Amino acid sequence: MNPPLRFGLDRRRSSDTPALAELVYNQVKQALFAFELLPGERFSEKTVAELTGASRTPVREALTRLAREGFLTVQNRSGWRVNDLDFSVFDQLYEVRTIVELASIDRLTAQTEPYGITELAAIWQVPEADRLTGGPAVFTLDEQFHNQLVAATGNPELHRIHTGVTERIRIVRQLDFTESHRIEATYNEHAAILSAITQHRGNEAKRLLQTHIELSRQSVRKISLHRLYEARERMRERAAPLNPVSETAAGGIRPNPLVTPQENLT
Amino acid sequence: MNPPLRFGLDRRRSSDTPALAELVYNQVKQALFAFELLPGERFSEKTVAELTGASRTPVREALTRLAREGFLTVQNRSGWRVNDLDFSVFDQLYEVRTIVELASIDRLTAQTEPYGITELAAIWQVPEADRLTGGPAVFTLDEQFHNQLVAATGNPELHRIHTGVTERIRIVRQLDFTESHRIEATYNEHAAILSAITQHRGNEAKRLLQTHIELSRQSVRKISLHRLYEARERMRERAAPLNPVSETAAGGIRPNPLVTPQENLT
DNA sequence: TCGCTATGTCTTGTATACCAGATGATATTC
DNA sequence: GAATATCATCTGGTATACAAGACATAGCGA
Repeated sequence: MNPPLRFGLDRRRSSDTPALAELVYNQVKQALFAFELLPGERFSEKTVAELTGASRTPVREALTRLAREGFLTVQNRSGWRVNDLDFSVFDQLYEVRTIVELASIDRLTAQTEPYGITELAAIWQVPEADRLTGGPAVFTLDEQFHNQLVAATGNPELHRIHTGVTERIRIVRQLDFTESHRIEATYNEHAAILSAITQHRGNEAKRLLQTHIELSRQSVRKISLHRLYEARERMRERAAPLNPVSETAAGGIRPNPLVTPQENLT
Repeated sequence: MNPPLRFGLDRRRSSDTPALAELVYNQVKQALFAFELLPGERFSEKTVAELTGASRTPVREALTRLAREGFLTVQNRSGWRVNDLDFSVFDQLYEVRTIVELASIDRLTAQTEPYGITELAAIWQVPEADRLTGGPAVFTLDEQFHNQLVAATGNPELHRIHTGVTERIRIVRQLDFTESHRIEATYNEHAAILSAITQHRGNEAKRLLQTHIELSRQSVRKISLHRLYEARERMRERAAPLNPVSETAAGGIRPNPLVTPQENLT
């Protein structure tokens, strides 16, 4: 009889649990990454409140935060909307990421023994047989790898900014680890970068890292567009028989496009 | 009979005015920059609500945002606190700033005619007689100068990050423009940087910019500590006659230090 | 005088009430 | 039948009510 709970909170009301707003924040963010909330989708605070069991106050705090981080937009008095996937923004974020990580390499190679690098080597410089193959697992390791490069600079503010960028691009970047040859490439490139770092060949490390990020960016873009195209086709097929006239006069433009229009689909 | 209004809002309830939370946010932030809210000071949401005339809801939203930006801290159920001035954090932010602006120079000098650079030249490359001398005015121009360097890259996300850093360091950076020789130095160094950029001498521009930021950082640190020492002395003098026994047993440590302890005061 | 306890007050965190603007369906007019 | 006016409904923005933890202090006992 209740509405279908896509995510429920089920929270014990014992004392010092983390703030409810924080739980809702994480719930909604996970839903975004899992595409349970689709780009372009509109929803209300009331909906999220009912789905999570919280009241509008903490929900609102969570949504406001997600909006400030670029995931959502609040429309005057007419609801919230999941932001479109905008590849021009992702390109900007990949550039920021490159800038930060290259600067980190500069600082790492100046240190005699950069913090945490040996641990990274133990993960990435392994025989092929010992490599992980699961996409989500490698994706997590990949984020940790790049995260550690920045953390090792010992500059928490730089790290904080990098973390923010990582979260922004996660929604598309995770798709890069659904193809096995991309996982292989990640292993190879990470291993090479670590070699260059431990041997204090800073310029080579930077060159390798820049190429690594750029290749990943291009791959992610390609895969994302492919997946979104598929998803759109599925939606079209499903929607068509039920709603044959729902195509607007604008020639098949969906009311909620999954991606913002792109000129060149490199 | 009312409490003294340090800042009042006086808001017309006409339609599409900006959100009340945003107004409160700006009010409080200005109060922080003006040292009307001192580092270490504690206050409650109720106080701010009464001072601004808003209710707790938008106040809370504003304070939460300021906390996320690093200005405030909320203590469990016992009020808000203005964060201490932590020079180790400022050093980190100055380093982030340097990284971002150097990367911007790289991108600027690759362009044939970087956007907005001629406008900057018209401001900074002027005869000494035409230079502004007012501290606040030059401070504003200084922020605009560095801001424009990043904006000209055409990367809004990079720009957004730089803006955030600028706001974080503003509270101490503004003090750099209270000394005339620092204003002179700013004019000279900005002019030189612009020359190097327009002549596409990227490496020289970067070297000049890095030195410029580093000198500013050191100066700001020196001036800030000096000012805070003065302020603390004033507080001590004023507090002493009224509250002679308020010094705790810890040997004169103030309960709310204006700065976190620093080992080396370079 | 010192230490401890109980209690009352103040604080945030959360839930709810209220309001005005936005929206979309429906009635109306030409 | 098409364009337009109307109105009921839904939305976020704001104010307020309520709950429970934190903290200071007064009181009490020794």
